[in-house]
Amino acid sequence: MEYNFREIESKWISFWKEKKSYKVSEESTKEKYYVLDMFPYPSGAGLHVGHPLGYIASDVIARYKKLSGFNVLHPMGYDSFGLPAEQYAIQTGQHPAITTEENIKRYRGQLDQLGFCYDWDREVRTSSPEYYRWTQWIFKQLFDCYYDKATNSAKRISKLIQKFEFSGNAEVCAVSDFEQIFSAKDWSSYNEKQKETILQEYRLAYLAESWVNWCPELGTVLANDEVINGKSERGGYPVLQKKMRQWSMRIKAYSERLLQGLDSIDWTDSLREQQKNWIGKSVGCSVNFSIEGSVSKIEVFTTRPDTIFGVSFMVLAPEHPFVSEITTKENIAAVKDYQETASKKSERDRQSDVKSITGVNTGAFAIHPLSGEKIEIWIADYVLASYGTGAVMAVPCGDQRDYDFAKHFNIGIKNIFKDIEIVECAHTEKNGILTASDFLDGLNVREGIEKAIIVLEERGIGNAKINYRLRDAVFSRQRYWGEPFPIYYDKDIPKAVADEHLPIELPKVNSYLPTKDGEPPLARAEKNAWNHFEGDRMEFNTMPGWAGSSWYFLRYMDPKNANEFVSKERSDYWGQVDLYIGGAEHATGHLLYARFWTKFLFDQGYISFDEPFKKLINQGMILGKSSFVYRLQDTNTFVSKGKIEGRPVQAIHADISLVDNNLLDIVGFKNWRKEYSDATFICEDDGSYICGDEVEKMSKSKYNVQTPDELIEKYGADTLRLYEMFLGPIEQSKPWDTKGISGVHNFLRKCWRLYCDTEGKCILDSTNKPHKDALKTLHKTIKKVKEDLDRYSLNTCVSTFMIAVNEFTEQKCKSSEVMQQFLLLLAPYAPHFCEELWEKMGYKSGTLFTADFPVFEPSHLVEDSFDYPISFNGKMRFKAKLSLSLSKEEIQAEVEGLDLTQKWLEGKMPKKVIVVPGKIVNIVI
RNA sequence: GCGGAUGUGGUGAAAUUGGUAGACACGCUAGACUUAGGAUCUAGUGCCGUGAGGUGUGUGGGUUCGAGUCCCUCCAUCCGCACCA
Repeated sequence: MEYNFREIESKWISFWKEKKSYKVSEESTKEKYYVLDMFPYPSGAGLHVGHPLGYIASDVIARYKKLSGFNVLHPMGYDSFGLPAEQYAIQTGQHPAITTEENIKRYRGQLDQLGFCYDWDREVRTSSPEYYRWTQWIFKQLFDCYYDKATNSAKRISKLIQKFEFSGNAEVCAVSDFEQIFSAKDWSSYNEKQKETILQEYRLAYLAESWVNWCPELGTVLANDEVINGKSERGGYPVLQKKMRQWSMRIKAYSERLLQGLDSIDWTDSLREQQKNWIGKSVGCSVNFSIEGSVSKIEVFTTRPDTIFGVSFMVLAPEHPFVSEITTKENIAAVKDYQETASKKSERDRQSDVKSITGVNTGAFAIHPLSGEKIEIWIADYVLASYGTGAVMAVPCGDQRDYDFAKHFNIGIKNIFKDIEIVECAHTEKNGILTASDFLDGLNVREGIEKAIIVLEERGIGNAKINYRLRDAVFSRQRYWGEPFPIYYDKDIPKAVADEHLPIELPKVNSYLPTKDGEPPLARAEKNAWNHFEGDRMEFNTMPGWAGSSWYFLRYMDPKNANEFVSKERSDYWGQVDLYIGGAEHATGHLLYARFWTKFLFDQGYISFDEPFKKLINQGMILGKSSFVYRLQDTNTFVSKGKIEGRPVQAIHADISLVDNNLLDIVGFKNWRKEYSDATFICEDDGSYICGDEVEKMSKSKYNVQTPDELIEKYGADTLRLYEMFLGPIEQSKPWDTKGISGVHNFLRKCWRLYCDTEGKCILDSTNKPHKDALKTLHKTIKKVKEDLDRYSLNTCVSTFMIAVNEFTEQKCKSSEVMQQFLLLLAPYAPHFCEELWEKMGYKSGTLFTADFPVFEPSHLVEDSFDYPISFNGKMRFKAKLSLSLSKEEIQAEVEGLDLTQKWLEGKMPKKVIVVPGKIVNIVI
């Protein structure tokens, strides 16, 4: 019997399911290991071949760790709240829960086929009330906490209230944008609403009027990481800036810790850099400029306080609150006009138009805090309201934008750099000596910055300050299919629902669209449609997609716990995720938010670690190869690639199932779509139609999606698993190409033949001692496979298996001792295949993964001679087999005595002979 | 503009600490076997050259007995950020 993968795979899949072979328990004396995949959003399209890449890799590692004696947690679930199900609901009226359930079934079916060792009893779904009950509960904790700067951790809001009651907020050291000072007496005089308004300025989850990314097409706000180049990440719709009252997360409070934490985790440089960039720390100093004829002061942030004497004007963002106050009568019209134009521009427009220099003079003057000079105050949209203080001190001699602005509007440029020309452009490098700068004269940049900050602080004009680019994350969405907030409003005061009423379940609504007044869909729910209703109304917004995914890795540890989101005992046992595998697209979204929530839960003592993912691997994307047919413009005639010859054609994606090796199945193509049924073709001379091809992202609309299903049908899951790993390094993106899959499939068949005869009977022999060559091959393989698995080089393991099978075949190895060990090496990659052979070898069914991973025994690899490469001037010329027991001198003597050596010396004397025993001999002529 | 990554045969790729470049596969060429298959087996396959040999890891340089690997220069591609003060 040949290797019958269909029978074998379905047999073992049901075996594992029935016996719950992959159930994981905390009651174990083994060391724990936690391998996690980024859980998928169950889309209607199902899995394509790119999805399993990471899942296969994590499954290989999970199984390897199991064999190596670890208690392995390897769970899977679904990030099941999301837009597509909701949009489908809007179109069809079908509840998104139904769509989601159907999609999950499909995903589960596909995942099951691949033979993963997930403990499905631990499955989580972010959209199930049992799960989002705890998402709501964590939200409540965030709502009930503020960030204490003194202890650098989150503290209960009740502590803050105590402080307010005792001594007001002057002494309070908390992260907040609230700048007014009140006393204990003031506090007690405030009514409930006033108090809550102040508290909102401190809570880690808070309501605020803020500038948000509003996407009219999607009818919702988006977080910064959900906006790519001014367009929505999903759908690519335009995004505008709008001021709205929204829930936000005070993630800014954690900026420094999110930055510092990056040093303690094993992530790629590129990912860490991306997060560093996103957090965007810059060290500098804030400086206050007074305004002529006003008590207000404009605060600016600068990283270059040393250049303060080079300031020749100031620029405010058009949205800066002082603008209307300070603008002089003559300038009001122009300023208003400019503000209006700026507000209409979307962020995208502002970005794409970097080159043109625009701005308007307000007519007001600031006073230079050190020199006392009068400085013009301008507004311009190159200054962003949302970064720093929304105002800059312009130093044209040291900053290119300021320089261009000054040139354009004829504002004076003051040079403060000694012996440096600034006729053509600004001096932006951080070097040079300061001049015309009073007490800073003669200092270099570093000294200048230091001295400037000291003096500014002494004179009460400024302070050393650190600025972060990271902004608080908008946390509400005007959508239906997300977690409802555990919040109700009582006379417009937001209040948290008591724990015993959680979860607040999604109420039934008659439509999933916003209301006529633009309220979110939840506003449609009748009072009694809510499972809990309190106050005047419930919160109508829902939480964003990243809410549920910010803590799901904790729930896997204790998925059925009805009393806690995770018990301390369980989270202490499993701890950090040891290995997390997923795509790089989450760099500034999910991965940052999950770190934030983890740090918060750590602060509150619910868990004992403050970084969730110890080691992270980004699997590369598997790209698809698309095929194109070329339609003559405005006709229904298609031209073969070789016959285009400069004719005007339109490239159209053709379904890749209709194309084999760029050859189009013309009949199939005509039947594919109605509009092509009467198409005509201009073919190559041999009558064939040749398509063009291009490597692109796999997508339904490009008709280039390869599903794993057909490959599993053709070759089996074990082949697919091996092949996806064999393709190349896990982190690398690569085009999908099925050409090579037969090689891997043949490998399994060849391997099968080592164990079984054509009847399917085991042909191995346990009576004779294994031959030393077989042992050598085995231990070489053990060593290499273990080393490669330990460094996640999963592709090279497959090569190693192939080499081993080739060698065993050549040796006609029949030793059951050797082949049993080899089976254990291969098992993480091809579990069904190996379980079957394990059983055939006579071991108890399904016990393969309870065995121990083979141990490398160096004695089998000991050699007494080595085939030395003999090189001349570094070029390898020939080889010579020499005993490894020889000393350097003896080797040199042996080599020099060889005929071939004399030949290559061409009669010359060697200048030098380098001998590295066991490695190489190099003769320098 | 800033930051990160990557450049090796016709293709996917190996080469972990500087020590035989191209393992392992795909593809291709030739052959064997055969009631013909997407099967198996044998040999070959970086490039140039009939050959000895020469040459070769994006470019140019350097360090070294020896460089794909280390250092400098430039180029290309991909990804992220970007009027960030």
